[in-house]
Amino acid sequence: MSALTNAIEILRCFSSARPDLSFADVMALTGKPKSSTSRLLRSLRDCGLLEQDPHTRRYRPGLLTFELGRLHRAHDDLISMAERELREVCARTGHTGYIAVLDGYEQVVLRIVPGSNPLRVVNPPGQRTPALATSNGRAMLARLTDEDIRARVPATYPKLPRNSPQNFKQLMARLDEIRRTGVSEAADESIEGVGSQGFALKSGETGEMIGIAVSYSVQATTAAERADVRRELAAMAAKLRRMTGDPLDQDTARVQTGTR
Amino acid sequence: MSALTNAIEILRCFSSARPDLSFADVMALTGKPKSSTSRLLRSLRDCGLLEQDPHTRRYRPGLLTFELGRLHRAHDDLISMAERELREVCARTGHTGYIAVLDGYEQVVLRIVPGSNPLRVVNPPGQRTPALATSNGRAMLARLTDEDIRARVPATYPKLPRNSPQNFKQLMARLDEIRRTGVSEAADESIEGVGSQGFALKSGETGEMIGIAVSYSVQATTAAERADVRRELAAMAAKLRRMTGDPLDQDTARVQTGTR
DNA sequence: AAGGCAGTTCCAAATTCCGGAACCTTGTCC
DNA sequence: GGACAAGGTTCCGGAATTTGGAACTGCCTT
Repeated sequence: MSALTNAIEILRCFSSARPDLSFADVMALTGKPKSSTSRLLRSLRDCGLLEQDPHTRRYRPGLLTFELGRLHRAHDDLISMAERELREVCARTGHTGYIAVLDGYEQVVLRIVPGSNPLRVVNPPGQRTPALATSNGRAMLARLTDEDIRARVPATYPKLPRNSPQNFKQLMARLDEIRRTGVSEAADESIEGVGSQGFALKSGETGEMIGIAVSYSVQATTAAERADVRRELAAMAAKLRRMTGDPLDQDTARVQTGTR
Repeated sequence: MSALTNAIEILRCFSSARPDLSFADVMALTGKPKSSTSRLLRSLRDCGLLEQDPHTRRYRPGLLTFELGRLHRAHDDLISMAERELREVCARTGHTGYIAVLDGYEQVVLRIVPGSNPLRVVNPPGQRTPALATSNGRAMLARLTDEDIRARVPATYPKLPRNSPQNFKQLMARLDEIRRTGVSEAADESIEGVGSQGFALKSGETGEMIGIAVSYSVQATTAAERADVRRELAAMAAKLRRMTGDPLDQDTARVQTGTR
């Protein structure tokens, strides 16, 4: 096992759950003897990969990781990062993927990932739709405060497709459901026979939010397939949220009663 | 020279000016033989510290640096406290705020608070600049001992913008002025037409130091506005120093003649 | 076909790393 | 104050990794 491998093993001990570690923590987590841990921690600290709190003596990722991390992100902004993940999911499931942003009470499609299944693409990039009537649109709305939502929805509630929420109360009920379950689903709304599932992704850095959805024909898919999509989306959401530092928990905590 | 040292040497080749590097770039920058470079790059890639673009084959900082970078001082009291205050000042004045730390004779931007005034942000987080040429950088240096400063500044004094101190003596004169007046100001240094005012904040608990600055367009602000910024900053500094137990007086008391 | 570019693999010598044990430091308890 | 424990560092010989020159492999270009 090389010195670099050991160094990485230490670095990988840090996580959002454990953003800083004591000497003893590192020893316990890596299972290495004291002398090795001591030497390695010192090296990592000296080279800037770790920092040590002068008071508590605990270690945390260093300035160098911060600088390098910023450079990594430069190549991978929120949208292209999400698009890459979405492509994989669409390739696996055969369905069509969407990435959109919120603008007022509408959403605008930014990217589309055509699936292999024969389903005509009806929402090209630039397409504007009421966010109230799509899975990812509602997922984005669900992350706003109730106050903010009220301000966005027009005074006279818009006329929406049959299966969409028909008034403000119905809308809030659906958003609460999304907040509770973390799942946003749509079927037979904007387009007859088309369903979708989506979620909202927010960058911890810039605060920008995008909505990601996978869309399919309701008739041509089985319940099992749709459950599979749900699993795929959940995994993608988890991965992307880790990558972008999505501040998911702080968002709605104070506003809603349920915990999410 | 240890394997880790060599690895770090490679990682330090990356910067905002050079966010990705080819094999040849790394070889040229480190001066190491081909075989060593090849082995090391592969190790770094395999462990996640670097990524390789599958198409161009160029290297860039990897996902691991991104994840660790997010953890860097993620819940640092000093910084988040300062950021909160800075946000208020920036909201009131409309100017852009920066929080940075000192690393050698350079500073690294940690946080930025965009102002409402139209001034393009040219120093994103992670940006590295000579601390000698910024208001908050010099404010931080001013709180070190003369001995420490001398050790940090390179033997051959770096070439700095026109309005920055051009040699060690000029630098010390400016630092003494900061120590005397408690005010650090910059104008037309790193960026033409941009001025800033800053101060250094030190935690009495951990001893860590950060530099806080407010930046504005020199042309688009009046002297009165800048005086207002000075008052805002003085108030913020006083408040933060009380909150963090900044041991301001002990710092330089022994070193300098004036009391501040 | 030859040549240059980009990078990998091989190998023996040399350096570094590993980990047990002894040794410091600091804070704590009686 | 003295003893003790926890937390951490230093030492050292044997073991393992690293090193860099040279040869090798693809892959373009001329």
